Amino acid sequence: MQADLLKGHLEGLVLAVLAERPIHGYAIMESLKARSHGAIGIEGGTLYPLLHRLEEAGLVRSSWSTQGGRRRRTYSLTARGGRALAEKQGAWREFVSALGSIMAEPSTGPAK
Amino acid sequence: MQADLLKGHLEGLVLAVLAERPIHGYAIMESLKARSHGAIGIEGGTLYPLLHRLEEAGLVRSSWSTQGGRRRRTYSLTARGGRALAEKQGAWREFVSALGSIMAEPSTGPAK
DNA sequence: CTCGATATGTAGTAAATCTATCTATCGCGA
DNA sequence: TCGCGATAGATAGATTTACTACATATCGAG
Repeated sequence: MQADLLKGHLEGLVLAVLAERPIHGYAIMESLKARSHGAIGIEGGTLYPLLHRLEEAGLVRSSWSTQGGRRRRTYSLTARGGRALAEKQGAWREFVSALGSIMAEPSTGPAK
Repeated sequence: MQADLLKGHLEGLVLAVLAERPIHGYAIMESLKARSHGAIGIEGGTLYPLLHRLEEAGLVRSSWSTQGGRRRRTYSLTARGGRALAEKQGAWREFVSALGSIMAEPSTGPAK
């Protein structure tokens, strides 16, 4: 998956991953990559600012920990974040429904 | 559908509409709105610059006509545009597949 | 005759992702 | 032992793309 087809969708993806269990940023990237079979390959430069925005918006909460000199920031979903996720999932279904009927067809040319 | 969830997807939608038959810009907006049951409501300020980009890229071709003093610019898909559409449709399927498995679930909370 | 729909267009703004770069630790292989 | 890749987090600036607001012009309805 290239470019910014993700625009506006990434936030929901991150919330969905965090809804399962609290994990740290780097692990979110790996999780998205694994669960999409490599299709979603975001970089730190994309994810970390997004997580900061989510925290500022009160959708996630973070706590620092250190494991062998390596500092980790573990994020978890807040109640607000949970509600936001539910909305995003609803919006996702609408989105797929709206675009699917137009994009899904093989489009074998003019139906003249 | 609000905001820029469409980002990166609108180009494919327009190509898909034009693949059926050549129509003019305003009619493309109406077609997208009708086929999405009102979910896709783009404005002229979004569509016309996009059509110009598509034409510059050689994916569509346009011709002017006049009907009762009203000038219309009718767009049609080029061969390049047809190939681009096929790519976009493939990318769409990948996109839905990749995000669907993550976003589709009702997410009833941590599966602890 | 004015208003809304039709029809096309430009200018400037906003937001989100991208690339590039930086810091720092750890484990592994040469 | 030395360096490199993976892990882990972060910032800065560029780019893309949709948005709003505005401008023009014709036509039909009230």
